[in-house]
Amino acid sequence: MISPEPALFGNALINWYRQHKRPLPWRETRDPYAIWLSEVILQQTRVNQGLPYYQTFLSNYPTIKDLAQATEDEVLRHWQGLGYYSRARNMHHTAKYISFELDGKFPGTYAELLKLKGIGPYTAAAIASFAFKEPVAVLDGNVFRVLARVYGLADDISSPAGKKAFQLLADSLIYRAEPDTYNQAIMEFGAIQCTPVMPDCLFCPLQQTCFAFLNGLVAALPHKSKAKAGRKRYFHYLVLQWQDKYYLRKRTQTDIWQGLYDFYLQETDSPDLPDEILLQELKLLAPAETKPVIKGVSEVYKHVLTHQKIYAKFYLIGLHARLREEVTESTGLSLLSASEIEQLPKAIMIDRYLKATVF
DNA sequence: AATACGGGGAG
DNA sequence: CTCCCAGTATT
Repeated sequence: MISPEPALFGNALINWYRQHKRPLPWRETRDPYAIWLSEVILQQTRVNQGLPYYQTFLSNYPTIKDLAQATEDEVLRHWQGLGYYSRARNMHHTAKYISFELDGKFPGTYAELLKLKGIGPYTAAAIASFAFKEPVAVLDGNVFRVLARVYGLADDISSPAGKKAFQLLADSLIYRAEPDTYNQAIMEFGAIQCTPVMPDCLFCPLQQTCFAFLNGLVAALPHKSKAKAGRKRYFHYLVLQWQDKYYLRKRTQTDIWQGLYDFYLQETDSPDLPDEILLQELKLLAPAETKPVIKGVSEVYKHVLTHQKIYAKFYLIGLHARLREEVTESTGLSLLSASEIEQLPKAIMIDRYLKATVF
């Protein structure tokens, strides 16, 4: 028999939860759309970071149909700064799918939810249990940690095999009488009590049944293999300016910031862009009649992502005439005013540059 | 089974 | 600096 016993474990968590839970808006609703939104926002994102986005998003799109009818640019603009932008694109896609293909009927079971784009095992279990009280166990970063410590499960949580072992344990522990409260409780417990560093073991209700505490392994669990270091990338942005307008383009390739807007980009393997490359690019882009003038080069903007470090320089280029149509056609560049640019979704680094230099 | 995908906050 | 966060999709 596993220890602590499932019923005891669930009771302890729920009891703790009733006393310590934070007041969070998505806990006050049974609307699957609102719950879905909160869960997607909270993927790999701390509550404090996601909270304002939840409020703004919900007031802009009160129902799933409002979201379905919005443009992708507008949806991404509201997501700007949250990161992992495929979450917003997938959510928009699925909102349209539910609204127009499923006639607005929100799927009501774990199995059906799991089929939707952007909804994986965690989010399917969260929506199914919170909105529909289906007894399915959520498994997120908090749950991994709590289970690893309390039950002494040493499998690597970053490997698929390890995840499977944890899912098996989590499923065996689901509190069937109140799966929604139980799921909330175990995650909240991980977020507040059983934290990654400096967990509050001294005042923990599970102290005397916790494997990690009893064996001095709290800091060692959960076991997680280290992610490999990211690569460095060097971006050279040609910020083409004509009068008070700028040329931007939408990032459509499979890369970072897909769906967001930035400038004409030249990427190199080393920090510097050789002058002859710059001049050659400029010649192709902005022929002589546009009289391109390099008005300034920015400092190096450093931007850190999970798997890469971006080092970006912005070359502000003044033009005396607009680009040729064949150039804008082939590059995807559009000439936009400041107020139009403001409305577009952009990566934080681009926004930083615009605010510091151009606007 | 590995890797890519953001950005921010804590220690 | 390092860690990691209410994960998912793609390769």
